[in-house]
Amino acid sequence: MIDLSVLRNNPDVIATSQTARGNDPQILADAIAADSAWRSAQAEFESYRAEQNQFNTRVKTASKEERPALIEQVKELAAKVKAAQAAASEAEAVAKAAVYKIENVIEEGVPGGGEENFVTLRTHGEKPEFDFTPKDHLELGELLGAIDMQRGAKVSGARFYFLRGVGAQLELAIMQLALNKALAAGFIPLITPTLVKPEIMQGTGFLGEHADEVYHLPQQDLYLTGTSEVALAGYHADEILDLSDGPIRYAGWSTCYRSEAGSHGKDTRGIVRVHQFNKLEMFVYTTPDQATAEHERLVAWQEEMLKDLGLSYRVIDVAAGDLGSSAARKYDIEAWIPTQNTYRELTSTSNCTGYQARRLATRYRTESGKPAPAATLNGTLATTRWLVALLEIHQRADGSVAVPEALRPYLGGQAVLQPETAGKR
RNA sequence: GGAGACGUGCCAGAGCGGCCGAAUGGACUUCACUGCUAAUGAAGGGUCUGGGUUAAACCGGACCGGGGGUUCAAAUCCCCCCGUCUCCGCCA
Repeated sequence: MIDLSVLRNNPDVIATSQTARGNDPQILADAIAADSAWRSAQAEFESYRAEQNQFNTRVKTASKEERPALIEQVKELAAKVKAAQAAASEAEAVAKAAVYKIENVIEEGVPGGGEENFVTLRTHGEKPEFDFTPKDHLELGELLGAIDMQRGAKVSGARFYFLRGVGAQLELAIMQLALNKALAAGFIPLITPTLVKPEIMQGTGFLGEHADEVYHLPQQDLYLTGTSEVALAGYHADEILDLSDGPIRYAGWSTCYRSEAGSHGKDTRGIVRVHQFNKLEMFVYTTPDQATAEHERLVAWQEEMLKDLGLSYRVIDVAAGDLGSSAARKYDIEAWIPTQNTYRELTSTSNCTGYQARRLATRYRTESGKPAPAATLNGTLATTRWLVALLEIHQRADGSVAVPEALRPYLGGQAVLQPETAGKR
């Protein structure tokens, strides 16, 4: 949710941002109108209520004889209060709904335009030249006995898979490496619930435009989270945090569920786009003035991970039109996938400024002691998809895969993953 | 799954339908006292929000798990939901 005082006093700031995002100007106009209608309805209710409160003190101090007459008089006022209150809360609901449609004000410097208008901030690593025809991650995964899509489909359907043997080990290795990095940087590890209540899903903004990508259990009215960000953002809802010792950083591990509605036919091969995967997510609560610097730190930690795994990548500054509604700015890191001859997103980090925290009522105390909305940031530190880049880029002609040094301690020291004989699989 | 109890401010814990934004402890902040700490004494605090002011002062409204209802008036009465705890049963 955007800052209402900005909406009221400085709507131009919002208008500029909305334009950069390519959003309908009517959204802002509607919100302003609904907000002012709510405020006047609220003022009307409050003045009636004030009158009634005064009357009530007279009633309670009145003598037994006077009382019935006074009560008779105030009845009409009570009815007005009730009606005004109903009108005010109706107006509030309308205003809230209108205001929620406004997306976060983008940070200065965010490139304009849509998905294709991102700016590449930097690249790292070589695109490998193979003197053999490189195999894709699934072919490699099958040779290694690491990825089993057929049985995934048999058990759960399309876009499900089993990670087996070194595949399972490899995922856990990446997660552990990431977790250890996070711990070293002062993150608190958190294993989060993956089923959440509607109000949390709603509050974190995931039931907006992308509601159809979310799994829902109607019988229990619970939602399966597509990222631990949901639980991490809800974790401190309705709380006042102590940020005087610096940011509070969580490393949330969870399985993530995505229905991938609307992506039929895209990335159908392998584990690039699946319904279920694991992710270690960084989530930070900090003060608004620290948020931009923290965002840079998050992307730096992500880059460190990719470097450790020997991946080639580029860091992109996502264009305004391609930002999520909560993000003021977003950096994606995309790794080079040899067989696709392109970069694919492995991480994403967003600075949500006070947008998420405002709706979830997560605040901190400013130096003057006043509570103010905290800033929240999130970023990927490892996911199952990383296996795709890892397998492909470190493959060798015989189908074996070199293990980057940083991962070896988590794989019992193995330096090379060797193909299994077909019969065993 | 069955039975019951409870949810009040930072914490503990009172609360008769109006005198309750809420007793009393503790913690906290400030001041006093003491050579310092401790102890003691005094004072002060919540959150959201409208108006007002340069800023205050000041004047309103809302908030006692959440949502409805009864009433002139609800922390207090009624209903629903959520959560916690205890006992019994069952399962891992």
